[in-house]
Amino acid sequence: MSQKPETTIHDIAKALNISASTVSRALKDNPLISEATRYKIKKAAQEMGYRPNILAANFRTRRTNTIGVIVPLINRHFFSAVISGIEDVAYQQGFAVTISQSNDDFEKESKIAQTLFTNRVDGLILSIGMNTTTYEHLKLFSERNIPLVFFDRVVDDIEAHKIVVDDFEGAYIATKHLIDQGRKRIAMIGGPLNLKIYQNRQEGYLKALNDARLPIDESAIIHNSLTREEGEKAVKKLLRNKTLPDAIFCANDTTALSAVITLRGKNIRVPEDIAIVGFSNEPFSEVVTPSITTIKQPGFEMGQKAAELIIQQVLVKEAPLTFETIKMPTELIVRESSGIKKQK
Amino acid sequence: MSQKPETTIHDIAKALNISASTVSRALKDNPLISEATRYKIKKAAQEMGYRPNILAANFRTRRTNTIGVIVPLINRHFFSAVISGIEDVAYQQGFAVTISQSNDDFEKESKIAQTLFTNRVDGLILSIGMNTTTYEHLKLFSERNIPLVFFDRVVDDIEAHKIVVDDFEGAYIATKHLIDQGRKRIAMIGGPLNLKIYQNRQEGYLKALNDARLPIDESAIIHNSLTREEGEKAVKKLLRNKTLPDAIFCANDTTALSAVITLRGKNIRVPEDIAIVGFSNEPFSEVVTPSITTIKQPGFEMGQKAAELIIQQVLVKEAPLTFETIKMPTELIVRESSGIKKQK
DNA sequence: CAGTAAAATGCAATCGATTGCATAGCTAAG
DNA sequence: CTTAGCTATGCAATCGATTGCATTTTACTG
Repeated sequence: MSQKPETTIHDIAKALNISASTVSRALKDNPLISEATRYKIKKAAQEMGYRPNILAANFRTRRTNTIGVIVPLINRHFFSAVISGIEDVAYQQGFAVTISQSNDDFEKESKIAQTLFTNRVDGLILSIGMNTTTYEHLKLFSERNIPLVFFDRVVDDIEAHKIVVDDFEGAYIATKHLIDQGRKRIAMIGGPLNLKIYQNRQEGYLKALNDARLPIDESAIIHNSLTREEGEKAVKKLLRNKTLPDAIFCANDTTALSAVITLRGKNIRVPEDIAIVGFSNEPFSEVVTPSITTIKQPGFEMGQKAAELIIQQVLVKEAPLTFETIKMPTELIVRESSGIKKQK
Repeated sequence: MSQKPETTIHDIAKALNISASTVSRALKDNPLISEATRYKIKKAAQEMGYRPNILAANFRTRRTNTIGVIVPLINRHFFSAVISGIEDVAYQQGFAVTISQSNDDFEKESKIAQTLFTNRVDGLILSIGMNTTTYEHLKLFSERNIPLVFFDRVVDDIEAHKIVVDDFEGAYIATKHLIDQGRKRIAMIGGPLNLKIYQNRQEGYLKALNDARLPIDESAIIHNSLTREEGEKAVKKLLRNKTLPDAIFCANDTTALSAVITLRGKNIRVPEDIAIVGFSNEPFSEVVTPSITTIKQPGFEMGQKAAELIIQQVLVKEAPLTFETIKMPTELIVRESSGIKKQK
């Protein structure tokens, strides 16, 4: 309960009979200060239990050494891997990280952006929500020159560094894998096309079909918000088509899981009757029966990269001349759900 | 690129020919200010694009309106549910939330605590790591009267509000459920006993056995860190015992999953030969085959409660006279992994 | 209308670190 | 022994909002 009064640089200055500016400089290893006094000051600071008042420093320097992160859901393995990557780099560089989740809700995303802005984060790393189609809330940042880095779900219209996985390629190899397994009627359950990543996944899918000279059946392509419920609806809809698919490429693992469970409920065998491929390598896809073939995304590395880019911008204080879009490689993980087709 | 100069309360004051203090008070709805001037001031602030400089306010008030949260892993459904609950309440009350994960690493936990302390969070909500046995890093907070709220993995020796689930009861009903299914040799895979929650779960387990007058077999009780790998080892060890268990109570779902998979690999039927019950209701336990019976913990509500308690303390600025330990109810979710025993 | 209480506003110090500029002390060249 | 030229240190303003106390204005009573 005893509130010890905090030691300030002025206390140290007084104790050593020098000026506060010298103390401040010494503690920050400013080369102007001689080795001797620096040592003296650091020792005194130590002894007096000095702790810098970050609030004062932040105020004075107009910086918070904090990076804001907005993700749709921290509860997704991919996103939490990215967050870990961000933290990894940020902590090493002395930055704190504030994480918030938008729950794919545009209102909440806006509010969070507001809050982070008001709290003066030095930079913002984000992956936009499924329903985000306007970007007013991000103008706050660009207007004030606060660096922005997008990852995964990026925005084309805003100039910023972007870190994405090669969704096109991922979808392509996933679909090609199904084709290689002898599948001919490959359906797709994709995400909303306002998000670039889902556009790219769709294009990868279409390209693979084209390259294999397989016909494209518009009725076998469904777009929704990729939840468990929507996934179930989509699968049921596909099953009502006149020609049944013999494989489904799902734009995320949640939907793939939905498909596996829904088909199981209908006694349709996976992969014998219908093969399934997902996207993202969520942990559950490994343990469900049948385990789900999927595309692995290097989340941790993406987070690291994002943190590096944003910190670089924060430190330079200048908008970079050119903005990069970094494409990270994907990897196909083959599991049970995409085995060879069998005739009944 | 244009860096508009920020409007300050002094600018507003000058524009309206009044004093900055009045402006400050008006903007904070201080009742000392008359309705008329308050309106005038707010209007001017709006028009001039005034945005409060939180850094200055924080500095002056020595508060950050930020709550720190440390969890072992954000990637666990339970923890991310808690976080969502915390955010829910905190945002409504105008607090920001800074989330960090310790990865169950004591060093990292310490460092994070340091960082949060240095960054002057107004309060700290945390669930300690598996290997945390000393609490020096938390003294920082108690010494300075910074409120602390523990949840789930709490520390007995520190006085603070604590939010836990009724682990004893949860384990009791889980074990009793197995007994009700006709199981007689119920093994347990528990967590490290330096954590109260695992003590309690063990006690619930033991009590249930006792109440049913079942013998307790020390060799059928294993403690480890509850990871996938450790779980596998533990199960294999149990299988080497002279008398095989006919059920395993696992202190978390990860271990239960491990058990299901390991047993499957050995062609031991779940639940026919060995029944499994987990703890926490992780999403995967619903989708794995067989789906896992488990204990549901009200994570979101726990988070809400934790946020309420911490904010209350932050606002009151006084250590409460008594500290509560709030026990949240658990719920048994019966799934396939704990069905009736069958003879071969 | 004086007088006093209450309401509204202003003054000015303050929080603690940072930093541009000034200056003291010292070295070494002339 | 000067003095230019460093190096090391100090001065003092500054960042913008908050707040205890003083002061002015308003409202009301007798």
